[in-house]
Amino acid sequence: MLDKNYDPKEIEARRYPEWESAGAFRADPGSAKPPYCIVIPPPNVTGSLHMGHALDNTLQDVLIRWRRMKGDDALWQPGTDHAGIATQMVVVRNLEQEGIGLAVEGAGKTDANKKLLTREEFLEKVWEWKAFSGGTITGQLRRLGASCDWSRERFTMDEGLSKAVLKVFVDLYKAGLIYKDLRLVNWDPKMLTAISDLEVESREVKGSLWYFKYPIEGASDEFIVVATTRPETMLGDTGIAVHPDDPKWKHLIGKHAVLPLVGRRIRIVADEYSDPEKGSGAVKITPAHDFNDFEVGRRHDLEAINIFDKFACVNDSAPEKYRGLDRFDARKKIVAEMEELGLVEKIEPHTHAVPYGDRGGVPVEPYLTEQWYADAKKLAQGPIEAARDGRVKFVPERGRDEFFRWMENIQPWCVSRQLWWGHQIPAWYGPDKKVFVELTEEEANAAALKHYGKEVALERDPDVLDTWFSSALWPFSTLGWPDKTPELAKYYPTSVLVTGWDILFFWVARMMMMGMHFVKEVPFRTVYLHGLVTDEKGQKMSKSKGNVIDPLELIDKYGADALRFTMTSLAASQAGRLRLAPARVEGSRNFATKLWNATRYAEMNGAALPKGFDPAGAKLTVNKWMLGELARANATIDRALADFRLNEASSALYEFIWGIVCDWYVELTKPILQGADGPDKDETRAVTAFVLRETVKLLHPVMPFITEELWDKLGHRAEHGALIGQPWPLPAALDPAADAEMGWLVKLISEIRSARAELNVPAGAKLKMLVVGGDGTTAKRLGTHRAAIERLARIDGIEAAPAAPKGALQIVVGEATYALPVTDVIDLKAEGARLQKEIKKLADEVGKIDAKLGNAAFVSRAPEEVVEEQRERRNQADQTRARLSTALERLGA
RNA sequence: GGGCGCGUAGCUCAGCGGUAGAGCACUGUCUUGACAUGGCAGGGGUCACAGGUUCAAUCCCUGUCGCGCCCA
Repeated sequence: MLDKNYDPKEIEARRYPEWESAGAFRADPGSAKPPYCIVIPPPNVTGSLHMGHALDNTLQDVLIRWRRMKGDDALWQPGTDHAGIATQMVVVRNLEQEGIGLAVEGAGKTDANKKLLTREEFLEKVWEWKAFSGGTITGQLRRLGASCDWSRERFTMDEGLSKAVLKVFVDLYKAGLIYKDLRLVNWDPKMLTAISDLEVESREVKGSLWYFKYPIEGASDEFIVVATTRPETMLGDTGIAVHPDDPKWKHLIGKHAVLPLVGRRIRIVADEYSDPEKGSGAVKITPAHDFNDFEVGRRHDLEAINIFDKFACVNDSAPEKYRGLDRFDARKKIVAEMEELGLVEKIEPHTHAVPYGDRGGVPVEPYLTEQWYADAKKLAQGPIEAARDGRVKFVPERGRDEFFRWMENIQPWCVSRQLWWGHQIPAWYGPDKKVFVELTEEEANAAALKHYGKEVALERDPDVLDTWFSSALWPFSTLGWPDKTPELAKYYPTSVLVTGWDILFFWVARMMMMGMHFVKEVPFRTVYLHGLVTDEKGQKMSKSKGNVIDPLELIDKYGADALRFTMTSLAASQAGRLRLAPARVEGSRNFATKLWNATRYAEMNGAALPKGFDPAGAKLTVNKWMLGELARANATIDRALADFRLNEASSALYEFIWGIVCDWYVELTKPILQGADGPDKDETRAVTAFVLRETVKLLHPVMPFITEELWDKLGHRAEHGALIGQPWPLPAALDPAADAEMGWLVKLISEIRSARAELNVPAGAKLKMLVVGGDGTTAKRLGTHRAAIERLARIDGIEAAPAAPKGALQIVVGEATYALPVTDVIDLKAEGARLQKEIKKLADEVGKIDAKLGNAAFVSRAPEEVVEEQRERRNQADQTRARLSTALERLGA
């Protein structure tokens, strides 16, 4: 006998290891089953599970478990990401607590006695950290119920994947698709590395717009006014741009200004980049520290003077008094000095977007350095075509437009990072800086020998690759590429990629590039994109806001199934954010309890499946109807999952299990199960058991734990093995006659209940029911369902009568009127009002439909079925209205 | 500035050409031999606003206003 309450904790802890050790998550490339593969978006190896993971992985697991049951050879490829910058940051922070730093340039500046780690020593520490915390996230995914094939777990820095990374780099280099270039990058002065455009987030900052007067050369009292949000960059100004048609400044084009504080002579150029409407209309040009200025500078051959070092402190290119100042201190000093010189025209408050490094959290500095770039434009061509011709689909479809928008305007991808943790770039430099890009040091040496004609000492490039570089290979590197493995042959292209909108560009786009280039095929057939989980107010969850909801806490409190069900229900939202109200998780937990208790009820009533039971042979209407509803639910759920409408699947499950099985089927069949033994009871016990058995299958992808447990408790495990490996139920045929009859029954019972409640008839009072005007079909139905009606509507005795007695409660269903005489006098006024309300509602409906049908355009233009349906509805409503009117008259009689 | 999404019950959200729905909250009632993490019944909505298309618009189109995201 089942306990009264479902205890997720105990069951989850037991079931998961059972599945895993039985190999239930294992894919089998040797099997003849069709492949279905999802590669997990690899979480940071040292991270922990947050709500976004809970959502993303629930959706993946629902799909994987469903396809596994549908008969596919399902592979959910798991693994973790080394997360270069994020992990390095964490380890550095940990080391700082112990007073240890990194032996990088400038590290001893503040504390000469600080212990400094070499690159090798530091990497050892990172690997230690990985070993220590690396199992956290995968353990948490297990708690969620994720059915990944853990026997195939990979890590972006394991041997095989590192091999793939090197090969990709070398091949792309040799194909001219990776190159070294000197250009502006987004420099993070805190992390001391270049970062890609995508790692920059702009924040609205309240700052100022300074209007500086630059004297015109040879005209002591003439000035050109430039407006800037970054006064400190003036140390690097090498020009001024004005719009060619700007009447205010046009006359100065070609002349020179003298840069205050520095004394440099700078040219005034005409360029459409400057907007006469903005600021002063003249723009100071700092090619080395602004992306737009860089372009302007290139157009007009202006010098790019780098005025900062890598810490964003002023360097030796600036006048001595500014050297060594931090960029913000330099700003203060420069503004103060300009003011002293009377060269500040005005200062306006100004809100503008400032680029911040998403990891370091400080403003990034456009910085002129040599970095490695991938030719994203060329690599994007294959993906663009694949998205255009439908080889890859997006759900929702607008993902495709977003994808194009990005891919068609793509910039060179800066792939080098000045970090230690990551894949070190396989490039070696000779004494003359000649670069040799090879898979190994030996090959580089060989190439150098060939080039120089003698052995020379090579120095390896210290930089590592952007983390997203290895992530971009994930769909094929995890399957064994560059080796020709059976996995690669069978599972690539993978079936679907499930991820958030936020990494469409970071990751999805780059996987497309690398997959198309190296495997000549899309990495996945469908990209299923979902929103960002926020708190219930729509605020992004963050530690600083203190509004973080921990999925593990929800699992502890309500169970993994409840969290999963909630996540699945949330998945639909077309909005970019999914607001999570914790009350929903509680509701999902209640749903689990409901199913648990329905099963408990079935068990108590001897529900069992006889050997060789054939549901098609059911004879009782209620059972035929129930089986039809099961088939309907199956079809709805199956269709919804196939179309990635996971929320529809979960609401169909909820409605079916709670609304149909528990609210109606169980209640309607109680008189049978609790009545005398016989064929009806046997059949109902069998159908109850059958429906529950199929139900746990349908629910399993969303709520795997409770369903596996119930499957076992219902006794199916002994015979068929674990639920996770069961085939998905085949849909059965519907029985329209049973449907109609049960529809009538449900309506009758509901109407009686409603009338009783409105008239305040005590819930315990049993009333006699007199049937007036029922035809043969109704009489037959009443006979069939007498016990159910008596029980559910609290009726004691059903009889035919020529007319309703005085002072009875009356309802109309179909062609019959049902009178319920109340022992005590009922409140005639209240009953009259109730009937009048019903009559009015129906009369209004009839009126509305009449107006429609009276409209010649409607009758002639609307489809015939629609018109017919309206007529039908009108007549039904009108007949019921007429009967209720009669009932109202009798009431007063 | 450009692009996109969202404004539906008190709250969180489905629905997206022809009867406005769910969960939570709320009201009344019921310890009925599965379940009070429950049953039964009920109240609550000019589907943001204004035009347009259509026989018919919450749904399609245009604009306005609010909110959010992405890209500059």
